[in-house]
Amino acid sequence: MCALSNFFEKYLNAEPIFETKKVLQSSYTPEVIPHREKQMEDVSRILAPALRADKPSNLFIYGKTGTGKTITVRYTLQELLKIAKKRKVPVESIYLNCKLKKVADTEYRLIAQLSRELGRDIPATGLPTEEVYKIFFSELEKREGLILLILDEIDQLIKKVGDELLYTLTRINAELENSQLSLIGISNDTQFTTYLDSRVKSSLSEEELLFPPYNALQLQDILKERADLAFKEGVLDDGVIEKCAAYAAREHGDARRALELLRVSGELAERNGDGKISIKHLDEAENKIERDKIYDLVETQPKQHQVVLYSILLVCEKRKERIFTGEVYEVYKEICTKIGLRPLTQRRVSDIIGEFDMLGIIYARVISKGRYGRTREISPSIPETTQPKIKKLLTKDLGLT
DNA sequence: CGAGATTCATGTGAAGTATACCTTTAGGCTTAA
DNA sequence: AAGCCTAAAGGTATACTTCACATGAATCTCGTA
Repeated sequence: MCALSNFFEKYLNAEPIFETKKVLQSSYTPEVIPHREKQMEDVSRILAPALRADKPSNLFIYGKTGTGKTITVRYTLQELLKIAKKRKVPVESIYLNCKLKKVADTEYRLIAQLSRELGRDIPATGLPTEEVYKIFFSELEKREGLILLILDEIDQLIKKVGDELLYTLTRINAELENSQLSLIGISNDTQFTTYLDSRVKSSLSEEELLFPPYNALQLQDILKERADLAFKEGVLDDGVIEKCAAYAAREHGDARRALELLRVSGELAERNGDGKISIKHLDEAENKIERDKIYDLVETQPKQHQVVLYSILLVCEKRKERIFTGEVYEVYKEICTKIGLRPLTQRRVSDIIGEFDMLGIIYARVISKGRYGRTREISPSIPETTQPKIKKLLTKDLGLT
């Protein structure tokens, strides 16, 4: 028997760990959402007028990542739509995550995407934004009912394009005759509304809800709830859930992270044919998640950005100390010529470095070195251990020797 | 010695350019009457 | 004459470049104690 079929045999013989894995995936909407009863009640109270074909107040929701904002809204909405359908009340909803690059990170792209959700084909470029607004508008009008527009991670978008966009959206209602639009904004940044123009602020947050972080005990409940469904019986070692919850609680009570941790631990245990999930797997999973996230991010970056990042890593390795834009740019130019890429200007590279900072791959801060000018002080915020691997990945991706 | 002035290296904003793509329109060709 | 296709014209969004000015503390300068 060859090694490969041996492997498959072994895989099949190993005890499967998962019962239904999708329960742990982030797209899953559970039947019960523990410790969010209050918030669900609030959301439904605010949205309830929709069932009488009245326009609910605009709603603004804050809370750190993984505090159940998205899921609560989605669940409540799902229920509301069910009833609306039964009673034949014309209510529709559009959900859009504004963080997705190339989908909703400019005004044009946002409106275009929304129109697409309503079933119109909009080209990626070429149309006047005004025109796209008109299309969106006419689609809305065609609905002759209520539309609930959920904009997730709205802070990301507004930071980029400014708050006029929101003003326009809130004012659309005044123009609509047959339909009505309610906005539900979801933001991870609790400070977000302070950036907003007061007019926008008052019309967007007619109602506000704050989602507090989960504490360790609550996280445990959530994890147990899902683990029961997801795993076969008895595959979880004692203390795994507790440890998992503790990990996540340390990081501002991020439930999404906790669930991911549990899922990946399971996958690791299964792959190793261990048959049981132990604390050892948890640690492994934590590393793996972090790594995968960065890998993904780096891999999907445009070539120019990759070169910039590579240069940063290179310079950083050579000089352990503080590194500056100038040095990075020099190295960047060198690499560009080496791989036959036309280098971007320093102006642009400066912006790219800023983008990386936003993404959290690096840490960059503008400092003044007095007589010696003014620059950004850059350091990677990738764990030491994964840095070489990222470098290798980039080397390969860029076709460097 | 200390208050201003100077200086450096790059941040940053505004305006311009290249590219890729869109719609409209006018002309040219085909077709059918 | 009507219908259909094509290519040019005129327009837009986005990523990038160019230009010009802004920054801010270390360092320099120079008047004064």
